[in-house]
Amino acid sequence: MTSNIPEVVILRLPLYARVLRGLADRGEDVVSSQRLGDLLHSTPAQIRKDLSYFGRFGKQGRGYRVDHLLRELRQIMGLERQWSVILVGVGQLGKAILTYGGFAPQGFHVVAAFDSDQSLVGTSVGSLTVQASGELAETVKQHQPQLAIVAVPGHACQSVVDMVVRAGIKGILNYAPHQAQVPEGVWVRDIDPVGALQSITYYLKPNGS
Amino acid sequence: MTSNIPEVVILRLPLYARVLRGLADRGEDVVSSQRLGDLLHSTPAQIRKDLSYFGRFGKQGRGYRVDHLLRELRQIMGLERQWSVILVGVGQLGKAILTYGGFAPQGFHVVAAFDSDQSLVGTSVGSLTVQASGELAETVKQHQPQLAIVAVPGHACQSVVDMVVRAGIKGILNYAPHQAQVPEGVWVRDIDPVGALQSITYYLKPNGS
DNA sequence: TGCAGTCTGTGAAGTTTGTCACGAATTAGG
DNA sequence: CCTAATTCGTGACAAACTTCACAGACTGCA
Ligand SMILES: NC(=O)c1ccc[n+]([C@@H]2O[C@H](COP(=O)([O-])OP(=O)(O)OC[C@H]3O[C@@H](n4cnc5c(N)ncnc54)[C@H](O)[C@@H]3O)[C@@H](O)[C@H]2O)c1
Ligand SMILES: NC(=O)c1ccc[n+]([C@@H]2O[C@H](COP(=O)([O-])OP(=O)(O)OC[C@H]3O[C@@H](n4cnc5c(N)ncnc54)[C@H](O)[C@@H]3O)[C@@H](O)[C@H]2O)c1
Repeated sequence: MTSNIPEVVILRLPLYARVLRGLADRGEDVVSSQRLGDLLHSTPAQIRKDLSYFGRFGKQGRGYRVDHLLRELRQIMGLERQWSVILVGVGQLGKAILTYGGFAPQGFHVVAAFDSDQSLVGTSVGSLTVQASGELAETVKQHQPQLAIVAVPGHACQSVVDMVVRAGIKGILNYAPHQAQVPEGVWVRDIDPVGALQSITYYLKPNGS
Repeated sequence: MTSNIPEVVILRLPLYARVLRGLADRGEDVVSSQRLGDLLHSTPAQIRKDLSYFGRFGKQGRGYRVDHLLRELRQIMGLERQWSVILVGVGQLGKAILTYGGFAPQGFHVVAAFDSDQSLVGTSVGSLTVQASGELAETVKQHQPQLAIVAVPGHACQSVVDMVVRAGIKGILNYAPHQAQVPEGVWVRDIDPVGALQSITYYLKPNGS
């Protein structure tokens, strides 16, 4: 079954979920597509259309029940279960990721961390002990994590990606400034702050917008 | 002049530039749209069309001169000049950003860092001394930075964004998990690793793809 | 020089994505 | 109960984006 739901829609779902979480925190029960659109810099029609790919979650004349819609979205994104994540590259950024409290509440648990630097191996960061890259395959076999976060320098990115893919990982969050090549069936998302800034400066140039 | 170049195209330019940089590093002189397409998980036609929005940079029968195209792209994105950046929020992530060596080579210079935590103010991180948030407006007036990186907790994001916008900043790179509201003419790009993972898990669910 | 092979730039065609607008469900208030 | 005001879900339409396909430019070789 090759889904015909546009990928752009899938990319918006986490945003919807995040805003709904905010509304829930502020104790709001019900939200209209109009209101959501305002909060998301989107349009009511866009939001209703996106949601309609997955079912009918709202009520005419009223809107969407915040907690209900949030639960549905989490279900759709596969977040009703816990996901195990490994981290490769425990440098500055890797350490920030390991101590970051934002993953666990969403069901993402970093279960192991790897680095090729022998002086880091064996040290503790957060609640984990850094392991040698060589142990990766074995550890993956044990824990069966589904996701990997790659935070190594650009030149090491491809070999690390190859390694985690060989170990059976199917989803990769890549912080390195390198466009990794992966086989069919493996999903990669890149985090690229420099690129993000560069796409802003285009518009800030005197004759930009 | 309201440009009619699609924003998706602008978002791809940094990617093109990054891959070209890689090719230049490996000493490659010329590259075809075919080859670029392979490296970028894109198509030759897409790349030629994208570039054609800005001019004619290639040569039939040969391809694009790597260094020439890279220079042109940097020119287009407004990277022929230096950009000054301020950072707000010097926590775990903020510190990683301050010591990160990836911004400067692309022309982005972090010129000041701010935090509301008095115990951080006055301490040194990298080559900067952390300043109190209250000094932000004054410092912006002096240095005239064009960009801000926001790395504060989600609940503080909107007020920080309001503050930097009031100070005259027109481009914001936001790491906080919050969809900030900004006035017309201000550009925001969000970095959202959790959202990126969530959009992967959609496809990894048993019935995902 | 001529010819086969390569590769760009670009209109036109095709596909995907976003917006519109309206029927139907729901609510609130007389 | 009836009416006015909301707001969803959705097919039809429009806009945006991607792919196609080919003329024309360039290379290398005999
Ligand atoms: N620091 C930031 O704010 C930041 C922001 C965005 C992107 N990045 C990117 O994230 C990556 C990491 O950045 P950083 O600042 O943490 O760099 P860093 O040099 O501090 O850390 C990199 C770590 O990766 C390890 N490593 C290198 N090769 C490896 C391999 N083959 N296997 C396992 N581990 C290996 C190194 O030993 C080191 O500990 C870089 O690609 C950088 O461009 C960093
Ligand atoms: N650490 C990560 O790997 C990571 C990854 C992605 C996103 N984030 C996000 O980045 C942000 C920062 O993360 P962190 O791990 O560095 O958190 P942190 O708590 O270590 O740092 C936050 C800093 O912001 C400061 N701050 C709070 N309110 C402020 C205000 N009004 N003005 C100025 N400074 C203020 C705090 O004093 C603190 O120093 C968070 O929103 C987090 O969700 C972090």
